[in-house]
Amino acid sequence: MPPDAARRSDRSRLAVLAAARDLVAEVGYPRVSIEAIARRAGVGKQTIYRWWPSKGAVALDAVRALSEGEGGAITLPDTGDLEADLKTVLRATAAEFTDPALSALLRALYAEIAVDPELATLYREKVDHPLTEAKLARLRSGQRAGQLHPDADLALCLDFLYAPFTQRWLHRAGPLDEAYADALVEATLRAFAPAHDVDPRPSRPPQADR
Amino acid sequence: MPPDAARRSDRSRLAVLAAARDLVAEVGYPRVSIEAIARRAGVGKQTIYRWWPSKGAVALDAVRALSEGEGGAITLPDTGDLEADLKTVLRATAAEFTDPALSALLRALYAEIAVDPELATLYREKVDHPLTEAKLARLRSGQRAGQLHPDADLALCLDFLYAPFTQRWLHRAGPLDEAYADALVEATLRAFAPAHDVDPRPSRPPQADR
DNA sequence: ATATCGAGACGAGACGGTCCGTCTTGACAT
DNA sequence: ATGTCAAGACGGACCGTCTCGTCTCGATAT
Repeated sequence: MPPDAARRSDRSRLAVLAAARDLVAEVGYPRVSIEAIARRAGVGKQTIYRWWPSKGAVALDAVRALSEGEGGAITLPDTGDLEADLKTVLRATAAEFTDPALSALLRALYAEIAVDPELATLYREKVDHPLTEAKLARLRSGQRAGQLHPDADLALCLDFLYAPFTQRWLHRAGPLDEAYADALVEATLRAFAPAHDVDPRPSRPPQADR
Repeated sequence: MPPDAARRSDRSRLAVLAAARDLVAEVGYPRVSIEAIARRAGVGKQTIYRWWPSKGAVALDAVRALSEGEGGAITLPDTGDLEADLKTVLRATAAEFTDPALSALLRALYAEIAVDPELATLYREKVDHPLTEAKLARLRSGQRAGQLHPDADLALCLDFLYAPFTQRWLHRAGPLDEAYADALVEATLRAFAPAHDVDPRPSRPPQADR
């Protein structure tokens, strides 16, 4: 007996997501209780338990609400220069990861996902998959333009672009600056370059090794 | 007034880590309470609170206890064939990520790390850094053998090898099989290959040159 | 050498608080 | 009439702190 979604109060829904967003930013996700969200939102506890299965699910929706001003389908910039476009997008991602409200929520979401398989599935379907499709589209466009090898594994290419970036941010292993973004894009394109695009190594990042 | 480490009961320490390991495997990390760990370990609650600042810190030590049969310094295989060695190591990592007890603990640890900066620092120092050093050493050896570009950014190279692997596992985005491990190694080596080791696509084992 | 003693970690668990997830109530909307 | 809503009561679990009495030490006194 699922609740009747048609009669759902949008007012309460938004109040819950906003309260969750603010509380997570203020006291940190682990110290946010569902009771506190309800209090802050001016909402009955049951209203939260009726519509969300877990605190993590609320976090997921709060993330979606924050990063979804776009409304319709997501489209990445396509100026014809794949390398430049990817650097632009990666820098934008860095900015999102740096935004306090969004980043606190995203950290919480990744934490719950690591430990909650059902939430992970929800995340993949509702957040990751649409984004991945948009990114893949841009890579395919670059591939058609001869900027990637015709046989390149584009999914793997995406992993190379985003996984190191996300991990560095999650582990706080280093700054998400333009140097790192650029190095990531350049090395990835090197790995998936078309056959005879032989241009030797450009510069090496400053602190390479000791 | 930190407690006197010299008088610490090793018996209790090990019992706590074992109890944590077992409980996490049995009921899942979020449902493991410190009280339950103490009960299972036959240990006073205070003994846990005395030596660990949080449940996540216990998880970190439990992971260390599990993956630290090695004792001394970590060394990666070095047969002279970098590509083969990296595939070997990545497959071993996949096996660790598949082991039920270790993987449940590791998921918990990554979840806490995402949200707890202090624990993240501890993780980087005690777990990640030593491992990274060992991996870097192997890459340097390959670099000296001419299997990597002399100016290659080895830290970035490591990110390429491991971050996509870890993320795929964390997000349950796909199987951690040999095909993925091999593709990861091949594409990474392509990105950091020495200058004129042309012959792009279908990767071929590097010929030992010297 | 042996006995005494104090410090501190130990197992056990009491304690007040918080939060969990469920359930009940009465108001309100459709 | 039905179902969501805000509000909050409810028993139970767990939190983190604390107080017990026991035990193992090393230092000192005999």
